[in-house]
Amino acid sequence: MAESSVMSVRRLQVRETVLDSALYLFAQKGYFNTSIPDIVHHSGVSTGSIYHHFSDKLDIACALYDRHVAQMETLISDIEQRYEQAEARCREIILALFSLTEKEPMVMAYMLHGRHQDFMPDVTPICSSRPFQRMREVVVSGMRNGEIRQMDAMLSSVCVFGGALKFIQFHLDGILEKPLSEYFDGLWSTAWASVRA
Amino acid sequence: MAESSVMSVRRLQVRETVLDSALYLFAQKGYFNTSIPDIVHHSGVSTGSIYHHFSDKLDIACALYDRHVAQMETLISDIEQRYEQAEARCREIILALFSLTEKEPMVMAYMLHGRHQDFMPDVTPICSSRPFQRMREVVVSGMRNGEIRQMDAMLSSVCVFGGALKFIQFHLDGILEKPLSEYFDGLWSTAWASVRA
DNA sequence: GTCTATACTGCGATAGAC
DNA sequence: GTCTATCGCAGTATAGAC
Repeated sequence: MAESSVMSVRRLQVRETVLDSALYLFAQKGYFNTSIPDIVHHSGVSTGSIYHHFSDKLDIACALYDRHVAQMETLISDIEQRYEQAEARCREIILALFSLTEKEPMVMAYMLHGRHQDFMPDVTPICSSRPFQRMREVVVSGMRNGEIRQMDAMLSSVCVFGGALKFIQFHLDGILEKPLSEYFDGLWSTAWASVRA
Repeated sequence: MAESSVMSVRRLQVRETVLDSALYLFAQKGYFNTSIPDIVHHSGVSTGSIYHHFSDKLDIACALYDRHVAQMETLISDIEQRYEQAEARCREIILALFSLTEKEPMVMAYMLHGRHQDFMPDVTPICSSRPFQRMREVVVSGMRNGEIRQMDAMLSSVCVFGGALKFIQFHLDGILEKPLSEYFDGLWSTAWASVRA
């Protein structure tokens, strides 16, 4: 029992090591410019071992995607538990995304920039993924309880979160002069003003 | 003279044929999933002929990029000539982009969705490209002449154009229920309200 | 489970006839 | 200028020892 638990911890550690390297390389050079030998070199894990833990290169990309979709969902769930009002929830989600972008830019680069459809056959576009669906649900619930004025659900979601996501993209592209966090106040006040009831 | 002019027309025709096929294939499957044989098959132009007109596969992607950057710049220039006020210019630019998206979705898919940095070594991110710079200049000039209230230039540009670009992305991803044009009125009125002086 | 060595495939690019 | 045939190689995935 103790042994098998140690084994599974090791097993997970190798997987995480490979995923961490894949995240770094995919975010920096893209999926297609990253070869298995690249991952071998960067992670220190051998080809054979990688193929023992993952069925193929695509499987690595999928596991990585799932890992960070889950990470973003957790982030949103935590905020939904801590805050009741849609206004606070939206604001804190944006702050959390900004913070994630500055602390782990590669996560956001892989999740937002990568065209997953090009290599993951049956993945939905990122904006249809669970975390983004839930962000829209937060906005819709704000419309139901009267915090946000009645309007098309897509439009209100874009008004609330679209600007923040664009700034994250700008930051990842390196075209912002100031750090991301300095844009928050102006961004949030105009975003919220455009939708509040 | 007549002959050389015919020749150069033919020369251009072959180039355009190849570029049209490349646009179709790159937009649909991405640059890396499109092989030279794919382009040969789709365009009906032979491998040898393609390599006679283009130095390599990357050169095709660059020519395609330049062609449509120029197309978008022309579109903006025309609008700047026809309209004086920043409000009208911004509105017409969005309408033109919507119209282009519905009439030539592959152009917008290639220009907005493709991660050109992954294969074009020294290209700037699309949002730093000339057409997008000029869109921001239109907004800045609106701030100077008092149509748009004073605020960070990046923020005002995102407020004006960010929502429209997000909706274009949604449309290309196929997650909108209604045709793109039906979102314009609601989108434009909230976008302009958020920046007008 | 992890390693090295290698088999196999498909692509980008070229050669050379016409 | 256009074509067919083919070279060379990079990269995925496997085989098989340890």
